Amino acid sequence: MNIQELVIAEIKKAVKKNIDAGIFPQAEIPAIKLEVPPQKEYGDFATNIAMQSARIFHMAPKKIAEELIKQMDHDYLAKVEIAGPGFINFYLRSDIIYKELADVVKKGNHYGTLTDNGIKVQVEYVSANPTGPLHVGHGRGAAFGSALVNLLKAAGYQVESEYYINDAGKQIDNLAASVNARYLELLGKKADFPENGYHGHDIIETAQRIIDKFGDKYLNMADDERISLFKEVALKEKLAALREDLSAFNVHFDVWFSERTLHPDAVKSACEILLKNKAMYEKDGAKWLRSTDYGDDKDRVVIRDNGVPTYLAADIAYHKNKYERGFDKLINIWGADHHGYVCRVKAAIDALGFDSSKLEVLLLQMVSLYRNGELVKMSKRTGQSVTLAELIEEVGTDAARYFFIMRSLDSQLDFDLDLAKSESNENPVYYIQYAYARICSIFRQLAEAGIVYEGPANLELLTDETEIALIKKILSYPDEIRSAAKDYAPHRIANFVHELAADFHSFYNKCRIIGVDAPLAQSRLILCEATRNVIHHALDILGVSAPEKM
RNA sequence: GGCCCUGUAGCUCAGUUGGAUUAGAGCGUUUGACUACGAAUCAAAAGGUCGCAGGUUCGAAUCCUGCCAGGGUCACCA
Repeated sequence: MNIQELVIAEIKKAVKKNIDAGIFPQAEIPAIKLEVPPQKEYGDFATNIAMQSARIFHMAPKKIAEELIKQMDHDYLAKVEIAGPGFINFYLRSDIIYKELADVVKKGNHYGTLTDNGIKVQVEYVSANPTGPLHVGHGRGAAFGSALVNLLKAAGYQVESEYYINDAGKQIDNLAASVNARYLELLGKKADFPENGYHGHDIIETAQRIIDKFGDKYLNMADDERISLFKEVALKEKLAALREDLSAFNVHFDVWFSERTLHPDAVKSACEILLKNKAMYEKDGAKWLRSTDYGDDKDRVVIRDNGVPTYLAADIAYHKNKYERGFDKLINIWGADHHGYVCRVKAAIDALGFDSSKLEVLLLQMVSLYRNGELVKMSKRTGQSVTLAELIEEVGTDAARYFFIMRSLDSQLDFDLDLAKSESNENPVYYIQYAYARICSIFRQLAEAGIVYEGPANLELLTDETEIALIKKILSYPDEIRSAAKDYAPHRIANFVHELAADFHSFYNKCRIIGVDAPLAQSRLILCEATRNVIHHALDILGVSAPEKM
């Protein structure tokens, strides 16, 4: 139990004692939360519980606060006082933070990783169609998703990441037809390019590679036979390219789930359940999901009048499969352009008899690229868009990931390419990495000079305001992990580690490490060590590298 | 028109679910700091009617209602 938990337990006890003594009326109070006050004069942490329960108890907040403090055992604190309209401020004994700092260093690179909470979560993200290269929008999903997976793991969840491969259906047929058309064109034949075909240059490259390898071997084959052969070739190639792009972007999946495995059995059995539950009906030769029963604008076709299942059919079967795997929580990360889709999928889940509230769909807003202050135009239709691979090439994985993650999902993201690739003080990524490299440099110099500090450190020598601020920042890290994970908000870790780096730079500029008295130097080195571990831990969550030299 | 997201400093954005006479970062602007551990740094200044108008209460950038502006989306496409 850490000190905050102890205080909360004490407050709860005090509430109960007051109720038993008849001072407070019999009533439930809201959950007790501790927060860090905006100014250090208001203590190390504080609670507003007296104000929150004022309405419930029909008592003045200050009176409630007084009675609470009377019943609390707080010898382990330096001071407890009532302030403002009814805040209770707690002041730590100065030696507490030093003890906690010593614990931080003892935990080494595990500090920030919380104990297993037994909750099984699946995160499905990217899941882009394997019909072409990933573009920057996918990049945001990939960076966010992988950071979320890392964050949840750090917070003690059991996490499995998954990529859903849309390797069945019309878009794959289009892919095959597009490759076929390019193949014929390259061999000097006339070919009608499919109406909804993929115009990207990568399709031509795929066709060219086939020719490089096999020449005109397939030219005299029947069209449909050739197309179905090219389908497999193209799919394999696109998937390999996806994996490669993602891997270069520090994104890895535990499971690659193929849509094909759902056809036809899983789709059929899901439909049977829906029919049995009267959530599906036939009209105009098609089978419809009664999604309006669950708040959708209209019912949705699951099986077309020609008997071919829609995309929704596969998705229903897919989510059924996910639920059957026994996760406590399912997270889908989708582009905001799919938001209308959420309702019908949840409708299907409920209609199948599962609990749709277990599914959390996180929608990410659009990404716009800016170069020289101007919007970089993108068009998916003509294949003229900036790919993820090009972005990585231009600004690097670290900067790209950090820029994608540092904003909340709900905000449309303006990605400033010039800022991301500037190797200067303008760039927040380098600011953080620089702090890390600086610390490494200190230890490197000590090692080179053969300096060893002996004897136990006296951390109470760390009394400068920059030292205290840095220590407190480090100590707040586990709470930051906990709350960011609870809210699926990895961008808070990005902000946190930037603030941590700032606290370190301030400390570094004010306090010398090498060259001061040995006990003080040793204490400061321990502070450096703790800072280094936390920066590394946080950057690992973001999927950004921690270079020892820059 | 329905639904979703956004509107906070010149620009890009935080603001941990309603808290503290002073709403925070970064960039940009201005002024200082390297004969000592990495100046990719630090210290400080200027910069705000939190889109507008009501409402809820001890207390609102945060919750409710109505407007205004920008973006997204409304398929037997995926």
